[in-house]
Amino acid sequence: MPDPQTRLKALTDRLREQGYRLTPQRVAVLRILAASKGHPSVEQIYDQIKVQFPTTSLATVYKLVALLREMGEVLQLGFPNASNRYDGNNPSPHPHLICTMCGEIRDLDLPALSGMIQQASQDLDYRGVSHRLDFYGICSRCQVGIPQTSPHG
Amino acid sequence: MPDPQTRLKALTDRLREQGYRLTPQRVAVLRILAASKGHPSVEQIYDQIKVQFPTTSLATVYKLVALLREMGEVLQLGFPNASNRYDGNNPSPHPHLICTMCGEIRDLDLPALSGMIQQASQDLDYRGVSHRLDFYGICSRCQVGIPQTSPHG
DNA sequence: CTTCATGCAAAACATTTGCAGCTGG
DNA sequence: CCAGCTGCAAATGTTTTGCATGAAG
Repeated sequence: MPDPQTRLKALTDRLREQGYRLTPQRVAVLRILAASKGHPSVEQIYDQIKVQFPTTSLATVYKLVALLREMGEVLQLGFPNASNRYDGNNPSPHPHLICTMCGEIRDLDLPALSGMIQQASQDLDYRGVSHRLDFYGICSRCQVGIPQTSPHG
Repeated sequence: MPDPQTRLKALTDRLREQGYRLTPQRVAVLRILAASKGHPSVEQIYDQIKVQFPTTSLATVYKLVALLREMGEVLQLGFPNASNRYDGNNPSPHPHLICTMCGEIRDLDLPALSGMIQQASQDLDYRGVSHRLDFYGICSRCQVGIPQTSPHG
């Protein structure tokens, strides 16, 4: 995981290079994406931004994360009955560990497994192969009954 | 993949055992789930059923697949910007290969990979660990430009 | 200045729910 | 019979879109 300042600079530079404008709202979103170790939803980003820029709208945040995803700068994790979550630090597919009680999403480092998945991707006769691997379960905090902050169906 | 007749009997027996009623609509849904090699959506099941039972409603199909999922008899594959897809033949998690052009979903048999995923699941300090592994790409038919039947964002 | 971004509200879409009436066992 | 199922319509929740206003470069 890169240093938040470095990552923020990379993101702003990338937008400028491509001719996109750097509004205060956009910088605020980028700052949150670069700094967050977790995988925030648009709603969570929006809630953080409202502190500094109370008039910011949800649609603006949605539009920026969609743009960043098209540019390959964020990884979007979509879920059927919950909000999308975004990884602004590592846009390439990697395994995640998801708590079905509190909704926390952690990165998992499983080099052997990742290598095997890369191999399988190459062996397929499909073009432009990507993948997604999620583990689901109840995290240790939720097992002992510590109150949850963000429940997740 | 079991014989469709055998699977249909297993499903009807299971519902009866648990005290659920076997209406004509339900049998029609079960028949489609047991016979389909693919992974139909509720909408696709509904379209097939309307031929025999034109008054059947979408809600009824939704309610039955939800029940079957709770009973552990079907595997639900949810997608953020598309309909859920259902596997009525193999309810345990297994890798899938999804064409991003035509939306076809195929089962993948990767024993070594599955074994490694089982091991990883056990090593986690999470409880009740499950997983999901999807590969995405463009299938060989779509690569040569054969017209698609069910596009899928 | 000119183009692009913002923000509001409405639309889009899959899925769920409430409820009156029907029907399987 | 009557608990549980059906089907309609309305509600839900997230994401997208249209458009007039505003600001970046």
